[in-house]
Amino acid sequence: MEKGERRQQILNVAREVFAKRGYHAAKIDDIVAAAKVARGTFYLYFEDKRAIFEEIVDRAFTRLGMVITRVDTQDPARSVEEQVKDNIRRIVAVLLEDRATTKILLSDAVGLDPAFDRKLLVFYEEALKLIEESIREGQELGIVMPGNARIYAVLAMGAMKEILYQVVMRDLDLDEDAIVTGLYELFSRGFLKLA
Amino acid sequence: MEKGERRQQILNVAREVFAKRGYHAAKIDDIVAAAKVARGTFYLYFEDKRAIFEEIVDRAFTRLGMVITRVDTQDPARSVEEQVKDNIRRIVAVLLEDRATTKILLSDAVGLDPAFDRKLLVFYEEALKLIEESIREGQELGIVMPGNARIYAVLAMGAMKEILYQVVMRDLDLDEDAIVTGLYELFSRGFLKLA
DNA sequence: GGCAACCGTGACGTCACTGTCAGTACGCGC
DNA sequence: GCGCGTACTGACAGTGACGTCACGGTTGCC
Repeated sequence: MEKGERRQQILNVAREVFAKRGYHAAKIDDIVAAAKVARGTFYLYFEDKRAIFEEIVDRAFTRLGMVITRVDTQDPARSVEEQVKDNIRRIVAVLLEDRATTKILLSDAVGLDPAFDRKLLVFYEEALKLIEESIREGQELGIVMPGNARIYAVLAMGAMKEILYQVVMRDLDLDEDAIVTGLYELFSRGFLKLA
Repeated sequence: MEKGERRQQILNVAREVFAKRGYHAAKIDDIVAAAKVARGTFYLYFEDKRAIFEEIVDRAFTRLGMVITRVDTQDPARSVEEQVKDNIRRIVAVLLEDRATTKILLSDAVGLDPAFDRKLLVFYEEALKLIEESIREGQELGIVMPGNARIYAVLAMGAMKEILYQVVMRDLDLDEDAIVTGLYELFSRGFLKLA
């Protein structure tokens, strides 16, 4: 097998193994067994377990980062509502498309160790900044309620993370549209009719 | 030192050590060093690392479970709005009161291994059921928007988890009232003014 | 056929952490 | 001051996963 191909193959099976067992319970032996290669081969392509895990997470974050776009309130062609919905739709689609990786992001990568926690927080911080800025801009334009933009951003992200976490961990077969609709409804009108 | 006292002391320092280092990076030696006892002493009181960690998590879940109450839509003395707000307030208060434990719940206990994941999901399922039932009841009474109650419940819980996760992980000094208000606003009217 | 480049192998030494257990220290009743 | 119970100690052997490395097989070129 060619070099790049083998590397990709190991990466793919590692993703499955990590998703199935969790980071610590996944042994190098599990990965090489699943990939049908010898122990030594693994070390030809990756520094160690941590390195391959980081690569999986980094790739996932990169893919995710590419589908999150800034909301342009001036765009005459696309309403803000549509842009918000599209963002939600794209993020949900990417994460549901590859559930093994999503489980790794939302479960296995969490609380791994202080160094990895920092990595996660850096990514979430970038996402939060984007959301927060959009909210601030919207508040100035009067299309977003006044209130703590930072907190709104965190709550919105948390709602997204949790629904995807539940779907992936419980292996639910929730309709993608229902998820997107639910999120948009929550953001745009809440669910309580109380004051 | 008396038996119960020593046990509690080890439990307390273990909580700190787990919160600081994460489950796997926390070694028994770290715990006994922090508790200023010998290695053997630890094993007089706890089966192993897993057992003491589970006890910390179980206690936290029990405490949390005690502050979550059903919303009684018939209660003439307490409006639904007030009851919802009080629930949010109590949950936030309990989790911010002991940040080490909250970090353990929201970060270290996540993705530990499949067995522990199940334990977490069971607890969250109970909480979700309670929220979901309340939402359904509210929908029948017309005080909650129509829509997928299960999804609303998950989103609401996710928003709460995330804001507390961010506060604890980044050691933010966010105002407790701002958090409670933000959550209630999100639930009751969203933040977008769009359709 | 010989040789070189390449990819892959798996047995092996190492190491960090674990849980145990024979032994110490101390207090208390008699 | 002896005997006994209780709490604690820490050196030790066991374990399981890790990363290495000397070697084996295959392909293709001269």
